[in-house]
Amino acid sequence: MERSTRQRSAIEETLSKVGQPMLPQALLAAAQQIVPSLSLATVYRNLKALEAEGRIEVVTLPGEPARYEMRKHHHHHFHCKGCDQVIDIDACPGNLSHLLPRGFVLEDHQITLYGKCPACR
Amino acid sequence: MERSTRQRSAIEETLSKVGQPMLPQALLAAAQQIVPSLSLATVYRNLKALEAEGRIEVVTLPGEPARYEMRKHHHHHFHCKGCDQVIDIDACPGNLSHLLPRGFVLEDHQITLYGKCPACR
DNA sequence: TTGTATGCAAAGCGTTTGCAGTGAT
DNA sequence: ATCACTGCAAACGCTTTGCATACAA
Repeated sequence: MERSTRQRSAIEETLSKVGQPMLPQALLAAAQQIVPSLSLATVYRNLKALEAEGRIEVVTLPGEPARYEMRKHHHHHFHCKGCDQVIDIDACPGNLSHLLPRGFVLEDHQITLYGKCPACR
Repeated sequence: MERSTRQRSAIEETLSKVGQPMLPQALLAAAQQIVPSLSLATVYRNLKALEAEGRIEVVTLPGEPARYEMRKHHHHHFHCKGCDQVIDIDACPGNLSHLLPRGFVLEDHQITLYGKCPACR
């Protein structure tokens, strides 16, 4: 990605505004309010490029397609089993390297919490 | 699943013997050494049934298809960035409910550690 | 003007499903 | 003898890709 296009701006702007992990389909629908001609293929191409640039992050939940969000500080996710929404969790238990057997090097970790959000309880 | 078939036994036996999260394709190949006629559709159907019965567990890694393993005690996973292997981690930081904002109910959690295994360092 | 990025449609890939036939009970 | 399970192939949903066109530089 070397050129700045209306499509790409719309995608980034939408991701920033929503501030939550989005499915490509939902991102398409939202960004089409800015650029109606936007296509799903372009969404995927830009997501891939933005990810390669490290500007966005992929959030993967078991049994669901990947979601995308703008990269922020280190954080984790909560997945509501009721409404299927994914919410950012700005907390972290800290260094987990003590969980690893000797000889393994920890470089990163990902935590997903599951349960019910206030609305779904 | 109400009947015990050669196919299902082969699938369970293979999963037990390997003791690591397996891809459906790899499971098919391995289980075909016991029942050569085994088909991929049957592998998927049995994985789904075994999961519904709680006898196996799904391990999902970003960008990769789901892997399956026999259910053991509660544990987590380490994913080596070098060889792409997934290793079970028999440790757990414990209760993480303090990470959640008020009003949320924690029901489960999943931790994936990333890094290098001894062989890949 | 140049060539990257887009839109469309077709192709890919992993997974699911309809259907007729097989085999466990 | 039943009818759940299997194998096959078609269908599915998400993602990627080929190609001609549009548009940023």
